[in-house]
Amino acid sequence: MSGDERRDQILKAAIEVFSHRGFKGTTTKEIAKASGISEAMIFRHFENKDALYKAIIDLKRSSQGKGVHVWETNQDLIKAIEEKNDFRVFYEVAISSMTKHRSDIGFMRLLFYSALEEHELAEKFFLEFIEQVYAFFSGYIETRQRDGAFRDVKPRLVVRAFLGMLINHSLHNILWDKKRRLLNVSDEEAAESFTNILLNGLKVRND
Amino acid sequence: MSGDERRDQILKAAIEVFSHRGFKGTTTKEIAKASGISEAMIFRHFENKDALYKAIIDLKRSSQGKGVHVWETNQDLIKAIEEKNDFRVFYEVAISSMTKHRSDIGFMRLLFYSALEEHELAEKFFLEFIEQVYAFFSGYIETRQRDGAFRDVKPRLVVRAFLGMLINHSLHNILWDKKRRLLNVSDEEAAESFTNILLNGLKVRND
DNA sequence: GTCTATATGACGATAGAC
DNA sequence: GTCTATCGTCATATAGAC
Repeated sequence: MSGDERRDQILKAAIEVFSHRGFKGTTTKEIAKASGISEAMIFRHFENKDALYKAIIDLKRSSQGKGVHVWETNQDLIKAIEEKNDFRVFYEVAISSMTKHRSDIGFMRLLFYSALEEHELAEKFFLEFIEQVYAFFSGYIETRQRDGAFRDVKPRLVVRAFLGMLINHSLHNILWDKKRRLLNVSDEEAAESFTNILLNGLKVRND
Repeated sequence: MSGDERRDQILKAAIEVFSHRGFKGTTTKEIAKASGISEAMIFRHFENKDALYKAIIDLKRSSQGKGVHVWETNQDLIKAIEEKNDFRVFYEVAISSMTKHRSDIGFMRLLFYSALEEHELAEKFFLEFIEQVYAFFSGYIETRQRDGAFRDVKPRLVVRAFLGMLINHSLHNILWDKKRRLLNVSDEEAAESFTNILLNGLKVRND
């Protein structure tokens, strides 16, 4: 196998192991086993364990680098923003977020670990990414507030509230309640409810 | 120092270290240093590292065992429930939750670690606790739905939405955004906004 | 109850053969 | 490019003196 192929293979296996055991909890032996090669091979491709970890972050950073955020690629969402279809805007963000979390559980776990372990690089990656989400989302909310369509609440507090619903839901599904004992609903149902709650609230009104 | 005193001292120091480095990342040497004693002393009080970790969970389980939930001790909340003062009910839960998270960051981190590390005991502890929160909260929501005051949404989805706002907010403050770069608000302001969003939503209506 | 010293094994990383 | 063998270090846990 060529150098680059092997490198990718190691990275892929490493994500899996790091995501389950954290940085310190992961041994190079385990990564070697998961990659189907000897331990020595890992140190031929990466200077040390830390460099391997950093390579994972770099890989993710470049593979989802600038210009590929949901609101730049999801056509339904772009259209919804233009049309100021509030339900559609929030619903699409919710579904995209849940789908992404579900399809990359390994990296999600790795990011959570990195936050706890206070791994500098991953922390930076996360803040950079989430800052862009806050900027995009609060921008839309401000626009709708100027339109007189949304109440006068601090936009970033609204973003925190909505993303909280989404992240918490994914955390339950990935981490805390994998068996869905507390609540068992489809992504679609959750996304729809969260959006309705955010936009219309819980109280019955005369409208 | 007596046996029990020393035991408590070790436990307290261990929470601190485990919460920052996780189970595997923590060395008994570190715990010994944080306790101001020799490593050997730890193994005189606890059979092994795992038993020490379990003792922490047991300590927390007994110190906040049945009968001391917010809705059983917070007089403002109890009164609000009786009076069906919705704003007050949600606001009190929000404030209590944030205050608790803020005052026990160490244990919050430890619980989060334990979920990632899939530590059986801590996982069970968390699910038991959160199940009671879901049961209490969805009960109140159902009552208000029967009153015709709340919309017809799955109560547990509402609980997930609201707790999501709270947990996510605490996670940012504890883990992801300690410098408050994304958003810097007081607990009171956050609790008020989250409650208003949940109850009234974001859209402007004629009322 | 407390310590120093140490046994035993695991872990990260390297050397060197093929 | 790949492996086996191994080195030095650190981690858990124990022995035994005071």
